[in-house]
Amino acid sequence: MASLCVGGHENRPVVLRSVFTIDRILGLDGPDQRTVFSKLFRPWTDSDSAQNQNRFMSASNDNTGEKKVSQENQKYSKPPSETYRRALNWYIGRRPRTAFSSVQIEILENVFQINCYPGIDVREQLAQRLHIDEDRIQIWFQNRRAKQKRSHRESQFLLVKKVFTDLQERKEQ
Amino acid sequence: MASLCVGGHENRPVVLRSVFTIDRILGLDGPDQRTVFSKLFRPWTDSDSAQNQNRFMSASNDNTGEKKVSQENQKYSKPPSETYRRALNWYIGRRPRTAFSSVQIEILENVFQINCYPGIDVREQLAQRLHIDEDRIQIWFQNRRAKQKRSHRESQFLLVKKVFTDLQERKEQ
DNA sequence: TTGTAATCTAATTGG
DNA sequence: CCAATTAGATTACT
Repeated sequence: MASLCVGGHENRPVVLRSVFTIDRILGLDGPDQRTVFSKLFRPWTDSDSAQNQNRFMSASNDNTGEKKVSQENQKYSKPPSETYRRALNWYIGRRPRTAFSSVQIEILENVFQINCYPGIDVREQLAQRLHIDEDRIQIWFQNRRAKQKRSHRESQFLLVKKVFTDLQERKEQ
Repeated sequence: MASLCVGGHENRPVVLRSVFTIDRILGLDGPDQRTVFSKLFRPWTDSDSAQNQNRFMSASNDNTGEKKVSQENQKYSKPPSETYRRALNWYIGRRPRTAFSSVQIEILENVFQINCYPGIDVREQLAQRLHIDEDRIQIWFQNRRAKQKRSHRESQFLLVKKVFTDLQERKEQ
């Protein structure tokens, strides 16, 4: 048992570098320790404050002492401090996933068809109507736009690919 | 072209305000004719692969509604019928399950011990080394982290339970 | 049946 | 706001 991810809280893990084939895990020994961060605002962690009436599940948002993960080993492409922040985030907690009802989704979708960049006023109205925080609605639209964009990109790709293969087939004949 | 977002780029869709109120949309019961074909990117379904039984789908791959509903229903009612599930699965198309070799798994596990959040570079290297798509590697780590979390949660639960029963036993004596 | 690869999407973070 | 990513929940395959 026990969280294999815990590399070691204090200092860099005493890794047996020669053992792991992947070329010592890519020279990840950037010990770049970073310091602590400002406190994050997470009202849903302390006290209840659950104004998410439609959160049927969220079986357990435990965050109970989720460990600090292998922080020093990240060697991320860009942000050095990200892992620490993430580790910290696990302690502090993450907003429990909201589960929208199908009715709510339907309405959101309908609005999305008409305007996928609803202003604050529309969002506020929706929030009131659907009993969802305006925050969540904004996030929903954000994610929805991302989804749409993704789909569009992918269909474009398929189209190009199809044209290409069609051409190739014609050649073979 | 293609963009379904009406009134998008201006921050304020001024003109539409009066026409498309939320009430209006709520009562929107028309044919709805939504044109968001959810083009999921499934390159393994087209092409002349052996398992292209899912060739006919083309239209209405819109699972966004269906899926959500079924998820909700499961909380309160019996799971959808087997036939329904099968039918759904038939045309949804899903990447064939990848089977990793034991060697691949071993290496992945080793890396996971050291860093369970490998950045893009590490993943890319792994992909190259193990001859697996980087995508699959990312998914693997995702699932691996979920597994770890799950097991941690379970052990915590058992611990609490044990303490509880111990207390109870002591009382009974 | 179990374990886990795959999927979908809400939430987070940084830019 | 977007882009990339993670977590959480679930589906489905071996």
